[in-house]
Amino acid sequence: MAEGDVDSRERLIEGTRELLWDRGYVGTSPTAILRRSGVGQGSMYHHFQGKADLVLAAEQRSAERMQRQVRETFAGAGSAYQRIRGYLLRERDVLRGCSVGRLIADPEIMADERLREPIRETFAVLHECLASVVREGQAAGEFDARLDAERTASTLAAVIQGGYALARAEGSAEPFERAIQGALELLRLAMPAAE
Amino acid sequence: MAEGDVDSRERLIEGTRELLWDRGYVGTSPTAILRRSGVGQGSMYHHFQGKADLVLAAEQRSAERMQRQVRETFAGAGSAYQRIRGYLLRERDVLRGCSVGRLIADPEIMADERLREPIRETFAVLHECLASVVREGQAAGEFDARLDAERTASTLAAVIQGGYALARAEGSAEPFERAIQGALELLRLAMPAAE
DNA sequence: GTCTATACGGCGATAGAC
DNA sequence: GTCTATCGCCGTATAGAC
Repeated sequence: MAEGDVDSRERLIEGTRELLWDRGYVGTSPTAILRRSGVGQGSMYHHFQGKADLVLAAEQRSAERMQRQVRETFAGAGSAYQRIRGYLLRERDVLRGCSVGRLIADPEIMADERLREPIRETFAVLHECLASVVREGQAAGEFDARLDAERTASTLAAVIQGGYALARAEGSAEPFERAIQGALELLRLAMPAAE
Repeated sequence: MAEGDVDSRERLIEGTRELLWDRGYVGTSPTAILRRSGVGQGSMYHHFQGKADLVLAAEQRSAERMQRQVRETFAGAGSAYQRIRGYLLRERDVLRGCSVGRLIADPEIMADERLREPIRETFAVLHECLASVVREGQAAGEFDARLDAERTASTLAAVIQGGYALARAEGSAEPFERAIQGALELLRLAMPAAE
């Protein structure tokens, strides 16, 4: 690849990423991508085979970024509860929602195995990180041993994704914050030593 | 209105409802609506001003239906926990998701105050029902008094909406079931008498 | 009320010059 | 590598007959 390549390719991917995040697959047109990326049509069809191909690259970029963020958060220091709390309270653009989660509403993405894969993988990573930290917390006597780590992990991941939905429905970040705080309260009540 | 009216209008609304549910606003075209409803273009523009108008009617139908279901569930008999459990475990087409929640991903709907209103209202009703039943449960000594009912309600609503997302990401209902079961486990651990 | 015909714009892609 | 020109199709809406 020569010099100019990287710039155009890169800008196309980032532009697509943004548009997908806000408008999903069907709502994102090649024309809009070109406008936002500031490149011409020729560039796009040189670097990518078509819309689906470019979207896949953009998805992989979002997936990669979210997976890195997740792993970093859970690899950090602190008790199990502190790490969970850290992830739940991480700074977020609540009304915009999750750049990866947004995509699973789209039927065109759901219908294509390849386009669904980065999303599936990302949530698998999140689930594994959450389940691990819950198990650690149980081993350390921090969480009630009766909790099922897999289930708790799914609950926590769902609270985040669902929190975005509630926030958008109300046009305010408050429902999201309430959902997160509520989950943390429930979790604290499942900590035997915490009283 | 004369005889035939009701049928055409009705079929248009139901057809639109189904398509919105599966494909959202941008993914739903008038042409597709006509095909699914089995009525002609003339009918559609006779009964409705255009796409947005028809979509609004379909949204109101979905909203009304979900609100009724919610109120019925929470008006039923049983302890607070039992009613929450009943709602969370209600039969659902998990991979299809929520007919109302699906819409809040769509930027065109978010941008239009009128199109957003039925969604906002529906989640407000759900939230109020959930918060009420949590408060009742606390008054009855069923749930830990330290829980914040508003937060807990948001958490529970989020688990459902987010559960759909996780399920679709994995292409299986299991993550949804886990998330729901996990929420119920956490709730049970917040029941002092329940040991 | 419902139909068919028609309009205009934008989508997604291709062609071929430079 | 990137550009402009062009394509065929469909989305959304209107017109006007019946």
